[in-house]
Amino acid sequence: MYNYKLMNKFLKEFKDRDYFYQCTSEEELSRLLDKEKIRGYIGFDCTAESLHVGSLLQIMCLRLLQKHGHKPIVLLGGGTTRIGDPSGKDKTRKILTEKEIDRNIKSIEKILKKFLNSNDPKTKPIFVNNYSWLKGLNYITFLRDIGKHFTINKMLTFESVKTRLDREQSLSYMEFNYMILQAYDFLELNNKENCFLQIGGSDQWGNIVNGTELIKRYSGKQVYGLTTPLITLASGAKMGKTETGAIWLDEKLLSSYDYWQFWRNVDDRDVIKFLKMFTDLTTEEIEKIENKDINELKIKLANETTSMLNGKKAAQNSEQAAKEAFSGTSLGSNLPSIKIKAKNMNDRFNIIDLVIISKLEKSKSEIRRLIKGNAIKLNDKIISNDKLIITNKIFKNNYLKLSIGKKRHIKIELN
RNA sequence: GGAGGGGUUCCAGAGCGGUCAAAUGGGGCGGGCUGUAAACCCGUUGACUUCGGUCUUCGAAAGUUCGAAUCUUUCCCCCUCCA
Repeated sequence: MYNYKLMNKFLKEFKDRDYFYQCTSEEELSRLLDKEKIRGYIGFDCTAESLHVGSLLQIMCLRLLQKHGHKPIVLLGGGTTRIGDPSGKDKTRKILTEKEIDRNIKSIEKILKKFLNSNDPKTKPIFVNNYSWLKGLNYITFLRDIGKHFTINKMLTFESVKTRLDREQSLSYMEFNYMILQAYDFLELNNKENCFLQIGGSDQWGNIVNGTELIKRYSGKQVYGLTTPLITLASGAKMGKTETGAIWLDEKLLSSYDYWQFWRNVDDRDVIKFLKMFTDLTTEEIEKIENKDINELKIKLANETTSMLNGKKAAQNSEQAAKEAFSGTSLGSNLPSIKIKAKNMNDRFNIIDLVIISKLEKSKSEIRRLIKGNAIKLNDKIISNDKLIITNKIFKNNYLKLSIGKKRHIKIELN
């Protein structure tokens, strides 16, 4: 093994932050990165309408490339999403319409732009959509030029294929081709954009290696693959989705207050790990504060992650809102809010209707249950009557704080 | 191709003619303790309700019955073993 201390700075930080899982040829890659600034890519699937924290680690990798002067390429899988990656899937995915995919691409691109720096032309990210080259492929030519480099024997040994076959779950020929297309993407990016590195989650290892091998056979060039580990939470759950819903990186789908809360509420055991992975704090800085009060650290984590996504102001507002909401003394002027019109309130408009409007709960039975369990508060007063009529007298200066349990609060504005 | 086993509420998994909105565990939600953590304890967990009830659910459809998640028929889908 070569000396860790002499390792390329990018790779070293990649490891220090625990982004590292596997690399096709670590030592060589390290030397290459020392020698020149390269272009590296990560592909994003466009199945979902937006990105959630499950993709955050990949995004951080792109940022790290930039930090070290390399240029990130974001590949939006407009073409491959039309096929569906069988990796980690038991069943064939639902195929999306072109319209849906295009819409997803736009919203995903928007989010990535928030995280990446576009000011320096040297490291400004390149966005590409693989549909642009996949759509026009000629089948015969493709089979002759690319297909000949793949053996079925080997493709059958891939985990994604094997599990499907072992379980006798059907794997369509279309999906079977996914790995070839992803390998081809890398080749295309290597040719057109001079891309020498692909980064991805550990589940992408097989696909990535296919790409590096294809390039080697096809053009004799040495390119590299790098994977990140699958993050599991201290609780054993996967990162990204909670029972309540995905932690979206999109204010339209999840308010910055809720995003802040997500980080504020992480398990104690995950805090340091997340500071390393998802903030710009250096490892030295983290070591220095490691022994600080755990709640201070969580607030720090929430502030760093939220300002990275939605800006410093949003982070400050969220922290302020949280303070107010949890101290329970004031209204919480920075809380997420909804407006209702006074004229929409009639003499039968009751507490249940109000909660429904707030969208905090959608089942009336559930709301009744919550009221029985003393979980619902208006301006911090427990509501015990599920027929309570809401009049504008309850509002203070046209504002009202509605709380469910300790953690869910919303401000209701009368106008 | 042959022989079996099975599809139950978010998940796992009991029920096998009425007392079943369906045991139990997990998860979720709420309460308690605390630190907006973990662990632990308690409650709750189909929808609607004038809180009396009403409506929808046990792979799909049809049937038997006063009454079906439970019985019959057909269909769909899974799994195991043998060839």
